[in-house]
Amino acid sequence: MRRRDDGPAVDLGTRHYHRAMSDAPALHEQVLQRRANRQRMRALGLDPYGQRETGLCSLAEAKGAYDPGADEAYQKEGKTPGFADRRPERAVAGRVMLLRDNGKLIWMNLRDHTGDMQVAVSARDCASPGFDAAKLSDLGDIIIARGRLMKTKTGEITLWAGEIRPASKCLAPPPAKHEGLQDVELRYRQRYVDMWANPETMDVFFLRAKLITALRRFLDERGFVEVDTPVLQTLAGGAAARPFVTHMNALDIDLFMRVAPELFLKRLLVGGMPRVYEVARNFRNEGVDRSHNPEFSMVEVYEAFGSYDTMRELTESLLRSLARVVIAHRTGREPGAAEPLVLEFGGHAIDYARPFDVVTYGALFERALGFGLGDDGKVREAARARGLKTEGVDRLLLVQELFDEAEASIDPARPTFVIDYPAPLCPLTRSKTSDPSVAERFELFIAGMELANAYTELNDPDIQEAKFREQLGGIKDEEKTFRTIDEDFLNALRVGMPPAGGLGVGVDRAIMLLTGNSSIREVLLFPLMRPR
RNA sequence: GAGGGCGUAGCUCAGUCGGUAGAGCAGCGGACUUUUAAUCCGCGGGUCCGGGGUUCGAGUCCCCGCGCCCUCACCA
Repeated sequence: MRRRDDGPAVDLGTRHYHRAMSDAPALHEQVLQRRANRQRMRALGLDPYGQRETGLCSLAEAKGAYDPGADEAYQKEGKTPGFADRRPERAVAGRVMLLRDNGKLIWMNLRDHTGDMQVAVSARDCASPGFDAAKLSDLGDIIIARGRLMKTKTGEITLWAGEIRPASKCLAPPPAKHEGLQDVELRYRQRYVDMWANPETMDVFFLRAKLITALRRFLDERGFVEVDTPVLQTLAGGAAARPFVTHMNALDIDLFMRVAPELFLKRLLVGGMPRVYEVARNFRNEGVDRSHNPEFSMVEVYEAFGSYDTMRELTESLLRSLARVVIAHRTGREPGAAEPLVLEFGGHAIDYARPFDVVTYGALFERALGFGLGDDGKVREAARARGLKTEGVDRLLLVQELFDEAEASIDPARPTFVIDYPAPLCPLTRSKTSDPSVAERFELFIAGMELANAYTELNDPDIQEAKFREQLGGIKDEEKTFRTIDEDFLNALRVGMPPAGGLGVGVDRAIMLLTGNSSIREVLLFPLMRPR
């Protein structure tokens, strides 16, 4: 039988180490040392991996429990016979971040998800074998400390340990204690190290969780029902994106992972749900960059008898309420009703309290390009000047190309709704009754990012079918494998879908904006990394 | 997909003109019961991302590859 300490090489945390493990029998000296310390703990009867504990409190709670009066009384009369020590006692657990061994008095700084706290372990006051456990602790170990709260002579709240127990050995040498883990690649690949070594990483994900909770609460309060629709689909519809394909053995069929929940959510309106939403993980088999990950989250919202106008109000209110959550998280207090809600992103101070800008597609185009999108001659001239092919190309397709410049002209610091797209560019959107050339659609741009997209949904099955077929006509052969008409969806429309507003918001992008991170990887716990 | 940058000790980083591979922290041995990035004395630690080339000699120059980051194009 193999001794536990000769066990298989676990991944101990660095690329160099990982590589060394695979072809060298000898472990790195620092790891060997940690294993040796673990063995010494066992020899003393300590379990380096701990046990269930009850009654632990967080480091922040422990610090908050400090009682100056009780501490002062102890300083004055602690040595008097019969003195009753009333300094609060707490038990905490955390990772050892700093270790100062003064011989018979050991200082350590523990860290948990609420912060750091100093613990003192004195040979005189700590029950055996706690002092030895402290002696054998390495940076990165998780330990449990129980003791009374006091202040050192320099005024730092400290837990004076009466008891120390190991809770988990850290066999991997931890990152530098002050710099933290700086290597971006390692931070993403080993998020479990990044999170405790860099508290700001932990903060982003706690804030992300709060924002998603707030998003749900916002929609719930407005009467939207959260639903779950299939991720594995026999047809990948709802967005013009390349899907991931997989295979189901039992039925011997190919399945697609969803690129959007849209077509299922609309079926629910047909079924009679008045307001639905889904926080949907979507999968798109496309490129990766700082705002795209192959799997990403979107919230899609549908409101029977709504329109793109109701969706616009909803979007603006939603972002405003999320901005409040961020500010409350940062400042520890709710911002007042009239207060600006300024969050910084990419060097821009964006005020979410101020009403968002609204501009029509046509007006924005004209403002940026200097002529109207209906001016066929000028559109073609401008397109040619930019090296685009123009012969036989529909004017509006050229307009769409030129519109990039219009988008770029939007003030990045001002959240801006671009509304009323040319109808031919949005075949699946309902046109204005008063002007069939205009589609009731908006996109929201903030800091140059497209954050939301909404429509007054098309609910005439014959028009929908005609547009589906028209769209399908112009696609490349390779796309035909996954772009087929969802006949059942058309059937649902024939059953009758109420007029509705529909909205999609990129959740990860919203989190980026609201938390001030310019890379989607910073707001995804485990972004996709190429395997090494 | 195109262009640019980066990859050196466990971590954070230096490394000049091509000439014996460095620092701080971490680690090891020792001292120390109020430290605060503890301090003091002593010691060990390298596949310079991988492969090839040029050269008497390559961490450094050239080529190929891998990974990550940035910019641009496309998808949200």
